[in-house]
Amino acid sequence: MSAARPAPLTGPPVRRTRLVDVADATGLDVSTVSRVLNSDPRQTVRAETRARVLATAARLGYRPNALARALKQSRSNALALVVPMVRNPIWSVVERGALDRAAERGCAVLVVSEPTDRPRPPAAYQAMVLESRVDGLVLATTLRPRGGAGGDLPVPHVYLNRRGPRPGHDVVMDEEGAVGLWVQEMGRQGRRDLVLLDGPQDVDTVHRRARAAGFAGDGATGTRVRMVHAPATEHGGWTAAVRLFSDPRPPDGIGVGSLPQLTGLVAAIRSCGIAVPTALGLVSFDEDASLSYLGMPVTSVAMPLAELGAAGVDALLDQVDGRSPHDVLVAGPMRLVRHEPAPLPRRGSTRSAPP
Amino acid sequence: MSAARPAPLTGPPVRRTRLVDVADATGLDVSTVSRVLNSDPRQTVRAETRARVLATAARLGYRPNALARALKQSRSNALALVVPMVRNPIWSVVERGALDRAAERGCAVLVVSEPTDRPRPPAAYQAMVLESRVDGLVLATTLRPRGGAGGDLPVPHVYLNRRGPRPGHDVVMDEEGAVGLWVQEMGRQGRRDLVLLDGPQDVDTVHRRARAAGFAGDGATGTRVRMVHAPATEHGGWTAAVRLFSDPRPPDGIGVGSLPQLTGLVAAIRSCGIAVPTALGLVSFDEDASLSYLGMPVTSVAMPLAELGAAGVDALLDQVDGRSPHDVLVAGPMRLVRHEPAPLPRRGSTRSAPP
DNA sequence: CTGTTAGCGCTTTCAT
DNA sequence: ATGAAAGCGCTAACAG
Repeated sequence: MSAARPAPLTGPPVRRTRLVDVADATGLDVSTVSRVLNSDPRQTVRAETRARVLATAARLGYRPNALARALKQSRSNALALVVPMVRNPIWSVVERGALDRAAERGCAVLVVSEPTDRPRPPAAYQAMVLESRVDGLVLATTLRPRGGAGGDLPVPHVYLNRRGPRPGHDVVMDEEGAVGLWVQEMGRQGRRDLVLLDGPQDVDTVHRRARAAGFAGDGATGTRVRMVHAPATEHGGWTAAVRLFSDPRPPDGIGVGSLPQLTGLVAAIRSCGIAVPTALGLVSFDEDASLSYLGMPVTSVAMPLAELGAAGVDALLDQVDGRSPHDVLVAGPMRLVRHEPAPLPRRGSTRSAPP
Repeated sequence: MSAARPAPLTGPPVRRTRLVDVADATGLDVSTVSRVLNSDPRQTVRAETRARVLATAARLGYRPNALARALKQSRSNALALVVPMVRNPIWSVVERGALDRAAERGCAVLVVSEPTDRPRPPAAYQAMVLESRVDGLVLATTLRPRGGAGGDLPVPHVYLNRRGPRPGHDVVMDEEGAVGLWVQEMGRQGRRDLVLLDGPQDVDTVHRRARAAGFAGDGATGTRVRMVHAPATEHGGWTAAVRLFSDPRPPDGIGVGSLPQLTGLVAAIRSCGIAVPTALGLVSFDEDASLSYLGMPVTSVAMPLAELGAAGVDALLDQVDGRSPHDVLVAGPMRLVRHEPAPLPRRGSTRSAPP
């Protein structure tokens, strides 16, 4: 494992430069140095002094001690992002949106992954605020709250991609609009017998999509929408799909709530020999690059996931800054993305990809 | 968005209970309370006093201020985990292993996602330590370091799943062993013409697997192993595979370094009409539940990912505690997992799944 | 314009 | 067995 690599060379642990070190080196007082470094709005500092401080700080590689600053200011400039530990890759997009926005706003992020097999009540995370580790919570746990009682967090927080026990703290996307886009697309393709295959009812996004699906049927066009709930896993999707296809009257259009379910569904479609898109139209509510490699055309409703994460951070920091909490609907951009299977280059071999 | 939900009820921001509050409530001094709450090893506290403090602290819902404690002790009990922001779901397993172990050891984790499109040198993260936000760094960025120069971090750190510029800070898995398992499995199936399809050469794990593959050829059995590098994406896997299959002598066994590449490869296999497992054996170096739903049998080498994350945290905390750095090889458990396509229940419909 | 001063909440000698 | 006091590194009045 070594060979050409240089020797271990373990230097002494780094000596942190403090404000007082910069003060001593410049012959000024710490308060003056602090003023300069924080670019105090009412700058009453001589340009020459200013320059000297800046130069010295740079030379000594001074970095302010975030702990001391936070302690003094009663503000940690950090926030906790609680995300469910699921395999669905969409969360990484949300996370990225949140992390980027937080970084823009000078805020560190503590990511807390909640194991889905042992979910904890939101109140369990409020300790992080009480311990001053973070200024507030972005709660992206999936479960809908049981009752309204006990659910009030006395610390700054927002619920991300789900609604909390009371309004005023919800940052969600337009799931109803997404369902609308799906139904509309299916109608455009002349499909009338739709199924929305999604996760368990107690996941808030599912709940909202199911509700929208309930209203989406249309007597005039003869469109009907059935709801099928299954675990948000490959196996859940597979099982539900197999059952659907053994139905006397299988759907001619399916919307799928999560990528793992879609994987299972696609496997079932292949096993059952269903023709896509001839006999069945497929729409995923998660957009992902892998959709072009399923061997059959799939359309996705691309949701504004990164924007959701960013909006969550913004809404939370608003509360931390003392503004009163408010619900946020992350509306756009939301659009249909068509994924055709990649075509073989030039002369294909044995047989070509499905249309 | 409201309907049946209760009113907003925004309580006043929580008033944090401080040590002095507990002291006042008990009539004791803060130092005494501190001793009790930290269960000072040389307990010189009366049992009655002890009980009273504990009761009062519990009643007031006292939570120690992590900032103040960290400032005093010059130790934040937090660490940063720098992970590449890739879509490969294996990282979430590593992350979970790390988070769980850190929680066990009373340590908060700041997750920093590094965008792969703009990688930063490890030194960029050392600021988090210099600012006392964290005690050390777990660096899981994928790129191999350029030169040995400049790569020395004067702060506690480990490289996770990759080697750093010098030995002594590496926590890696047995990639050579994994390649060995693959070759061995292929041999058992009577396959002799193998290809290892993996990511770019400058990813350290890829580098090590490629090296192992180079030694894996065997004149005695007539086994040869070719190396194919491609971007670690669906498209990368697809393109490389299409090229392989148009070869006069395509391989009869393929190992794939990442899940996205496997997705592309499987699409190509289907498009080109290659028979699996008859004409081709497939092994993935990432284990995932979705492998059972590809419509063809795939074997995976299940790597000890959670253990890797945990070992990274342990190795880092060792350094933080002043022990001298050392390389860690996370050996096991590592095993082959066979994934057969799920069978249709009872009477299958039109046609059944591929063998 | 710059320095003095008083803490933020906690731990940790050192006294008593 | 408990209390007093110093101080971690920084910011923010208030003086000068």
